[in-house]
Amino acid sequence: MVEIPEKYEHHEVEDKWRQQWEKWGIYRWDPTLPRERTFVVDTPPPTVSGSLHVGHVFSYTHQDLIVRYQRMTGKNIAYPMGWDDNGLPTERRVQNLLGIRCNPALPYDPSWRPDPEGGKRKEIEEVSRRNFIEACGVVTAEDEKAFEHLWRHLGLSLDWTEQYATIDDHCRRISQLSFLDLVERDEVYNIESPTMWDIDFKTAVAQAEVEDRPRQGLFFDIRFGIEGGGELLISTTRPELLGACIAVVAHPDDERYQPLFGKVAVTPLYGARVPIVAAEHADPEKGTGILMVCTFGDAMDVEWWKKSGLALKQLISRDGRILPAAIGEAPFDSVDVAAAQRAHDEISGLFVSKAKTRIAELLGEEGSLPGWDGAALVGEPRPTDQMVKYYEKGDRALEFVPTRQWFVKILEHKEALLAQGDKIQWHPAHMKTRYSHWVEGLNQDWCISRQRYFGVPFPVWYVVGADGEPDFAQPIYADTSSLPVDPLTDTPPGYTDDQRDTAGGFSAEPDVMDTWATSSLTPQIQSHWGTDDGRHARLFPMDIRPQAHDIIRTWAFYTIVKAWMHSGEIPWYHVILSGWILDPDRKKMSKSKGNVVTPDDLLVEFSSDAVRYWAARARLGTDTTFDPAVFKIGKRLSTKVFNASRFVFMQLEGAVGDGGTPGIESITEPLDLALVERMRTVIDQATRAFEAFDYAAALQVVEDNFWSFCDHYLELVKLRSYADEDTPGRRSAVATLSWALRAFLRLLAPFVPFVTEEVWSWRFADADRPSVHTAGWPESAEVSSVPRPDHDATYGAAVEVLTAIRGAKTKAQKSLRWPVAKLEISGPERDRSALAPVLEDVLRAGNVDADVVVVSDGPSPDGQRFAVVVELASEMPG
RNA sequence: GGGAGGUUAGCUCAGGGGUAGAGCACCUGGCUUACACCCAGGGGGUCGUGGGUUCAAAUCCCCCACCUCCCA
Repeated sequence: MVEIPEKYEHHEVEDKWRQQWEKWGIYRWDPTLPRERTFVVDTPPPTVSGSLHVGHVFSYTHQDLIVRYQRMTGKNIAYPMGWDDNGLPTERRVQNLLGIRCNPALPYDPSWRPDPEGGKRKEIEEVSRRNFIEACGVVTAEDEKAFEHLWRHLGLSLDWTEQYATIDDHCRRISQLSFLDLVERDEVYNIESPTMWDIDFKTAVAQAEVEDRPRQGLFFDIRFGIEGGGELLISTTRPELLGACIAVVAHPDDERYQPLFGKVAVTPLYGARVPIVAAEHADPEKGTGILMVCTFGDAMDVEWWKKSGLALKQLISRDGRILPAAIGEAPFDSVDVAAAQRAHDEISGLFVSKAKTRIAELLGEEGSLPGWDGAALVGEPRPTDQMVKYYEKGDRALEFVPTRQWFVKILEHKEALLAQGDKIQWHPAHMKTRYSHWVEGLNQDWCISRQRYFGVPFPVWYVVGADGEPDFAQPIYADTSSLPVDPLTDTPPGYTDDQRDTAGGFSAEPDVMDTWATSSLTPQIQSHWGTDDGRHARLFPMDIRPQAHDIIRTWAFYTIVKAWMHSGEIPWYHVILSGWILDPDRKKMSKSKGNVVTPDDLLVEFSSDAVRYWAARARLGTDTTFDPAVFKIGKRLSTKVFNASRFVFMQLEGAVGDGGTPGIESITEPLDLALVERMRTVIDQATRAFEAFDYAAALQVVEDNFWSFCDHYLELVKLRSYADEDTPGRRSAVATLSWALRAFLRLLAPFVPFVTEEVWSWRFADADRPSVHTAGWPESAEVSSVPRPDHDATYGAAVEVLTAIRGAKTKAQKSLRWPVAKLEISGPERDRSALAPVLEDVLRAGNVDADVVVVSDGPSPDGQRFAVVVELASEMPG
């Protein structure tokens, strides 16, 4: 038998069980069991290049609480771990860490190795695409280890034999399979179209990755000429796009401009002739009510241009500079070609902000409006607050640049996607509105191509025409049996590699997929969709998707899209939303704000159980202020579990006779029956809360009652269980202690898995139940043979009188052992009969002799059952 | 501008038509054969403002203010 230690040393204990759980393999998924007995988690794969902080600990603990409960109810748990490795954040991290940049033109250097100190160098080293990708692989593998170490430390009951990385061969295969399936279903297309473009990263970004940021801009009032006489005044924040102006628009109901519709305006400096037309999106209240449409100043321009049939005047390059333009040649016509060319040459090659300043100067000069007197610019530019679109990870405003990209059709499926959202249960329920609003507000198809390197390639080549140029209208798709493929090194079916990039041959798609194109498939990645039908059927749709509420529009949304497109199903039955950890100023923790708290020290100082307790206290979906005081409470709880268990086992030790520890059939004393009755309620409430994924409510009811068990029940039962002889009263006490502790340990196990496992191992573990975590969730049916107490109020009555006795001693500043000279208890008949059967226990606990007690009839005082008068002895005997 | 959530004790938060709750912090006691990482006790809030419904509102409804987030 294990010797019970005197002090709780959390470091040793937690370390021991971490290793033991791994040896036992108790967290493994059993692939032979049917779907109904299985509980499947779509674990969020963390972005490994991101900074590890307490927010991770917080949300991953939430999953683990639910998982541990489900496991104890007998479910076969599928709880794998994934790593989100690819994507722009990783490329950025690798670039900065190693001081390298990818230059796809360079040849592969097999001898090249990344310099771990490279980031400290001043000069940037250029490496080949393959070397760059390999460097990314090295860095992410290390990052994964850091996360894995933390997860193991925290005691997440993950099945470590089920791991994936979004860049590994399996995920490439599933991602490419998904793409080809969407091709088959006609849900993807590639097109050259104005796309939101980050000029620093030189990649397209999707609507979901864009955020509006408030920026101070300037309104420029600029005169335009009207052919046939007259002029008009437009306000714009983007005068540098004047050369890209294709039309002037006003609202159709705007009486000021109705007479001008159909006429032709002449732009200043450029002298371009552009139509004046009606357009719904022009706001008569804003500025002068008439505005110029450019290709492209904003999303409205793009939308309107697409419908207009007008020419495209692209003036912004992929790196954010003004492109040269040949004025006089289509589409750049002008009434004064020479002057227009002179003006444009002034800004050609400048970045947008410089060009804005320069063009404003030019507009301020006399004669800037061809054929009209004076300067085109009217007055001083006026400051304005505007919202500007940025890539969420970028620092410079996005531009709309026509580029060729792959898109998934989502705009035409809004209704179906809303219906899918309705089929899923969201926890908390109000989070569904975030999903619905996002779907309703969609205005672009999903752009899934990225001009990056470390990502999943498209399984696509293009036919190269006789002119040597790839024909993007003629994609060559990989055969599904050949996946995963890399078109840059693999050869398409029916071709030989010497035909690469030659006339009549083929050319590889150089772009890679958006990281969401892969992470939207985490359910299919786990279920081996398309490659293992039996496994897929056992795991899909999944039970829960735990995630944070800020990525409903990305991760949750895209996953719902894919599951619907591929199989017409929802990916999971429940979405469980965790809140965020806010800093003490109630701000979200983020690396850029520098308010991130790392978890490592906290785990060491307070223990994993304590940190888990902190996470478990937060309600679903609710943001929580970071407060280290809560760790202390968690630590205190696990210490209490340890000590209370020690006490109970000491009682069991003293009481074990020939028949071993008495079973529940020995529970006969009224106080013990009252405790069992209380436990029935606790178990039922905790179970109900967990079934609703409300672990915080479960914790509260369990914790409150555990503390009450320690402070009241243990005190009340102590002296009876200390008895020397093997009386029924003592047998009842010991049987109750044993069962109640078993129940509490199991109720607490999801929250504080280490200390409960430690204590369980002392006496309760056996060959059938080596671990508390597979011991079975407690049920009130376990004690169905134990009679109900005669009075509902028994437990409360006992606590009330004991509290009165203790209170009297404390007020008199005496020790709790101080003897009582006289005890008068007065209350109504009902309460007296509830108290009578447990009075003996109460008196023993309060150190009161039975012959000094007077119980009498009387009214209940305010908020109490009894009026209690305690008269203390004048001195401590002996 | 539209939407969601929140505002309860000094702090962190539960609760949700029927006498305001917990823990922490604070104060006062107590070495009590599980635990001083403990135990007992105490003070402390007109539940953001203003209306309304009701016998009764912290709780339901409306307005407003402030905070956080999402979307434009």
